[in-house]
Amino acid sequence: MIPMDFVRTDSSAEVPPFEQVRRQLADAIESGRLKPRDQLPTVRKLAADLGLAANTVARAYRELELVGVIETRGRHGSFVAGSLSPHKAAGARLAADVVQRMRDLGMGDAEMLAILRDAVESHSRNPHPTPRRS
Amino acid sequence: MIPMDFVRTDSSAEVPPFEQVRRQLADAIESGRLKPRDQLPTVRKLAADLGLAANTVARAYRELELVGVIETRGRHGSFVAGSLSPHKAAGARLAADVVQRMRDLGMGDAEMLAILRDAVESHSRNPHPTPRRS
DNA sequence: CCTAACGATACAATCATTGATACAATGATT
DNA sequence: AATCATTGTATCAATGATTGTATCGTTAGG
Repeated sequence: MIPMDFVRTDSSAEVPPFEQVRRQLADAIESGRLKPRDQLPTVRKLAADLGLAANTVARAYRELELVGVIETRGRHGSFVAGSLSPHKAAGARLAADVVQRMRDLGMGDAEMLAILRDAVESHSRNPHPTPRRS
Repeated sequence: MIPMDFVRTDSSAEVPPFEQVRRQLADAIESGRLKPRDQLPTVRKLAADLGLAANTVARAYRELELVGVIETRGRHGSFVAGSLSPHKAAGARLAADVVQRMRDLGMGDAEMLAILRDAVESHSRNPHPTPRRS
């Protein structure tokens, strides 16, 4: 989850808090500080961080979604809309590649996922267990 | 039968019980606490010992088997696998490789997993080499 | 007053996990 | 051979958690 350390609200300001949140998020997305597919914190979490009610953040989200700047995918949360950033696109290509090859090996989805998850886990446990990559 | 005295579940923990079991077994195997050809308790027995449903332990076993860490020999029970089958080993290499590269891109574990999961899903939706099941 | 915004609460939808039950497979036993 | 027992597996409803949303009373400013 991306820290929303750039979102601040000032209750004594001219514009109301929900508008402050909306604007700062919009700016962050516009400026690239937040990239497409990035996941936003839940309305409750961001609200808690800012000392606001969930409803206030929710309104900011809703307005952003109406404009199409963010997307809400039900249970899964809210995400920055748009196409993938080059960064993630590169990752996605790598991922698609390995999935293709594993599928060529005759693996099913569940098997792939299990192996991939295991790889991620063990890789983070010890930094270079299989560094042999010519 | 080897006593699974090192497996404990905490229903109030972050990760769900089946994942706790899976992880503890995986750790025990990786650390040598459990050795190849060691027989695991039946899903029902371990479940009873832990106060869980058989299904919960079964899920842990199933995921471990997908990765190739354990083997189930039908009627005889489940055993710690020796070396990975060439099939699984190939998959593991591919997986370790892609994880390495994605990590080189500066990705965190959570981001990797999300992208990989997405790749598996979207790949299975597309009309790529569909598993010929004639 | 009246309007806009807030905050607490309740809500509908969705999803993962669990646990009960039934099942297929397979080896043992009679 | 026939039967039984025991393995892991599949299915499915119930539960609980968590998402954004809607409602409603309260409050501050004009």
